[in-house]
Order: sequence, then C-alpha cells, then structure tokens
Amino acid sequence: MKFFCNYLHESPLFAGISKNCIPAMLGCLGARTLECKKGSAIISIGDRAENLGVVLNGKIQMVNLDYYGNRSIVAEMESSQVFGEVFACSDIAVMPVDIVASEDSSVLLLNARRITQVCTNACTFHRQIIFNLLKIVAAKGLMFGQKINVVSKRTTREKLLTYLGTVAEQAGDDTFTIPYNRQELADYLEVDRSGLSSEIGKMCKEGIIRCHRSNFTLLHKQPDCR
Amino acid sequence: MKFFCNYLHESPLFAGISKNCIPAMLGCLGARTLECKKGSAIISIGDRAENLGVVLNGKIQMVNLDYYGNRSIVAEMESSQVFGEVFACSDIAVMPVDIVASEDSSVLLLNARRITQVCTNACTFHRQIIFNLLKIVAAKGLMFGQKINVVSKRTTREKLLTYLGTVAEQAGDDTFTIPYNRQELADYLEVDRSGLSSEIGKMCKEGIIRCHRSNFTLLHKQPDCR
DNA sequence: AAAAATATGTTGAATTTTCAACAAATAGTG
DNA sequence: CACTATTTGTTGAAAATTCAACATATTTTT
Repeated sequence: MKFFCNYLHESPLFAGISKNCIPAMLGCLGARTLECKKGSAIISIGDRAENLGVVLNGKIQMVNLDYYGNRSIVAEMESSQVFGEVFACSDIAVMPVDIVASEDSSVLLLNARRITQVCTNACTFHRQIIFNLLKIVAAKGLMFGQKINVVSKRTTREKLLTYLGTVAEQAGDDTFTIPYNRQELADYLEVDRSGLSSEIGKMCKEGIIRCHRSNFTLLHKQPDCR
Repeated sequence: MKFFCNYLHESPLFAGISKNCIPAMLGCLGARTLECKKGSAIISIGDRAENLGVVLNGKIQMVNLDYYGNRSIVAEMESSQVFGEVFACSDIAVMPVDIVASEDSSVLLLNARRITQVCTNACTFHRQIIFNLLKIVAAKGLMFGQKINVVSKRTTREKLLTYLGTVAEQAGDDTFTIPYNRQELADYLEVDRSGLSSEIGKMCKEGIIRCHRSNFTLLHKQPDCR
C-alpha cells in the first residue's frame, strides 16, 4: 500500500495532503487496491454506484452499453486520474457504465460515503479531500459544458470556431497551439476528419484563420462589442 | 429574509435541512438576497467565480458571449434552482458567462468558500449543505454526460435512438412519455425540428419505433446480449 | 539517408441535414 | 361550437456532412 503513495500524491484527489498522511487516510477511508488484468471489469453496469477510484498505473476505460447493446468508449483514464466520482457523488443507485482495464492496471477504490461523511476520529485532512472531490466533480462539469457548447453547433465551421475561440480566450492570445492532432480534434468536435481538414483549408483561404498543423491563429476578430 | 425560507426549503441545496435552521444557516453563510429587474445582470463575465445562487422567484438565464461577440443562452433556471455552483466550486478564477434576470426575479447569493470551509461554530447542518452541493454538482455532470452521449451521434436517427434508449432504461419500460414537445426535443438533440419530425415518421414506417406526440415505444430491441 | 509508418490534405459521390413554405392536427378560447 | 393559436407533419431544393480513395507531407525507424 505504502508503495502507491507517491502516485497518489500526484492525484487531484489527494492534492494538498502531505505524503506522510496518505497511508493513515487510506486506512480511515477503507481504501483498497485492485490489480486488474487487461480486459477485466473494475466496476460493472448494475453495481451500486458507491465507489470512486484512482488509477495507480495502467489505463482504464469507461464503456457505455446502450439500449440496443452497442458498446462505446466514453472516456479513458491514466495514472493519477480519478474515475467514477460523478456517479458515486450523485444519487443514482447503480452504475450506468462499465469501468474496465484496457491495460494491466492497478487502481485504488474508495467508498464515496466514507469520504463525504466525516469520520468519527475527524482526521485533519478529511475536509481537504472532500474539498478536492468537489473541485474534481465541478471541473468535469466545466469540461462537459464546454464540449456541449462546441458540439451543439450545427456545422463543422461553427464547431471549430467555437472550440478555437475558447482556447484563444484561455490562452489570452489569438495565436495558440491546441493539444490535439487532426484526428483527435475531429473526434472532439464529433465530425469527420477529412471533412474537417478540408473545412480548415477553406477557412484559411477565406482569411478567417491561419493554421499549420496544431497551431492556429484567429483572424477577423470583431472589435470588442461587449 | 425569513420570508424566503419556504422557497429555500424546496431547493436541493437545502434538502434535509429543517426550515427552522435555515435562517441561522443563512447568517452563518453570509447569504444575501438580490432583487433583480428583468434584464439586469446578477453575475457578469469577468467577476470572480466565487458565488453560487438560488433562484427565489422569477427566471434567470446563463448567457455565453463567445470570442466573436455572439451571445447565446446556455441555460435557464427557475424557482429553487441553483446556479453558478459549477464555476464557484471549480478552480477557475473568473466567470466565463453572464447570469442575467430574464424576468423580475429575486435570488439568494452565497459565497462558495463559506460553504466549503466549515465554519468556526461548526453548525450542525453545515455538513449536509456541503453534501448537497456535491450532489448538485455531480447531478449536473451526469446530465451533461448524457447529453454529450446523445449529441455526439452523427445522424438525427442515432441521436434520437440514443436519447430514447436512455429514457426507456430509466423508465424500465419500452413505452414511455418524454418531457418534451417536438421543438424542445429538437433543441435537446440539436437538430432541425422539421427534419426530426420527418425522421420520426420514417422510423415509424420502418417499424423501429411507435410514436404519438410525446409518447414513444421502442420496438426491435435486440435480444439481451450483455 | 532511405524506407516505413503516420498524419494531413484533397476530391467527388452518396447521404443527411437544414431551410422555407405550407398542410394537417390538436389545443385553447370566447 | 366555431374560431384562433399552437403544434406537428410534409415536401423539395440547397447546403453540409460523411465516406472512400488517394495524394502529399511529416515523423520515426532502421
């Protein structure tokens, strides 16, 4: 168990908690580690939605199984990332998705109730971990909100400009590099890659943007009309 | 202030907290009420993202202003609903959207820090409100996740079937009524209303679904292949 | 430096969506 | 019940997207 505390220290769930305290906390929270062979289930659809986890090493996937039985990968998580927290903190009874190991992995599993209900011995860092959990869940909401903003647009051009606009705002600069290649950008925008490439080509010709690979410049910004 | 406690009691933020305790809590949390004329700003883009609110009466909107200056309504909230909590609980510094009153409204504003940091006099219900806040933020994440699942699909048919599939699962029945009319459903799926109507018509002819107004039946379910 | 692998751009045909305009059905009102 | 307003369905043309197939560019490997 102690072996993992270095990883955990980097996880947002344990941010601001000193390495030394983590082992005691894990005991207090009833945490358990799980070694998962590639392909094995960590949490299954229908399980009670009460656990959240931290990836210690390896890689895991969130897999959705829809009404018609089609499986689709909803998200992937790697070392130090937290999973299952949105389900465990909401009041749904059972898991609507599978969590599976896509590589040989080890994960730390925690019961959400034990986190949200302050323990009897009121350990010092309990408040911090609740605070961290809230921040993680809120951050995910923010991310989702941004993505909805983007994919709600009807055309590839609008989707792209919406996405690039938020990146430009965050960068505080009209020229910036996005963290995606073309295929990844197309996946994020939920459009066809080749269609995206050709649309980018058009927009460059029209002088709306400049683009080389993952580096973009937004031109034609309206004079600030706020 | 006391006047509002009846409303607040119905808000998910104060769930499980007895009416009598709410006035004391509001004091402890430094809550303040705001009377907002239609069209006036409650929280503005660029304000520090530290407040969350509860609509006491009236109606408010979350309005996004994109890079190019286009305004769009992202969400609407009515009595007893909570707003701003995702921003205030994440660690972004400033508000990326405006919150405005779309009708004459009154709202309760609370500082998120005062909620997340247990107060010195450790009032009994403080833990409950943190727990409620976590649940609210998580529920919003769930909602967003479901919507992303839906609007990520490329065709109107897939979007509709994805949405109907989740409703059928939640209803536990292949026949169910959705809480939207055609226009609202089209808005949720982010597609053209008339196109949606005609697609529904086709799907009925093909025997995939049955539909009358907001009442749907899913046919052709695959034998359970889990 | 050449070869192989990967990423990006380009094109045209088929499919799908949007858009506008209107028809039909339903709900609401006096 | 008749009238009006609202919602839903239908249609065809225009616009946009997907898809497949291939060309070009860039990166990685040997």
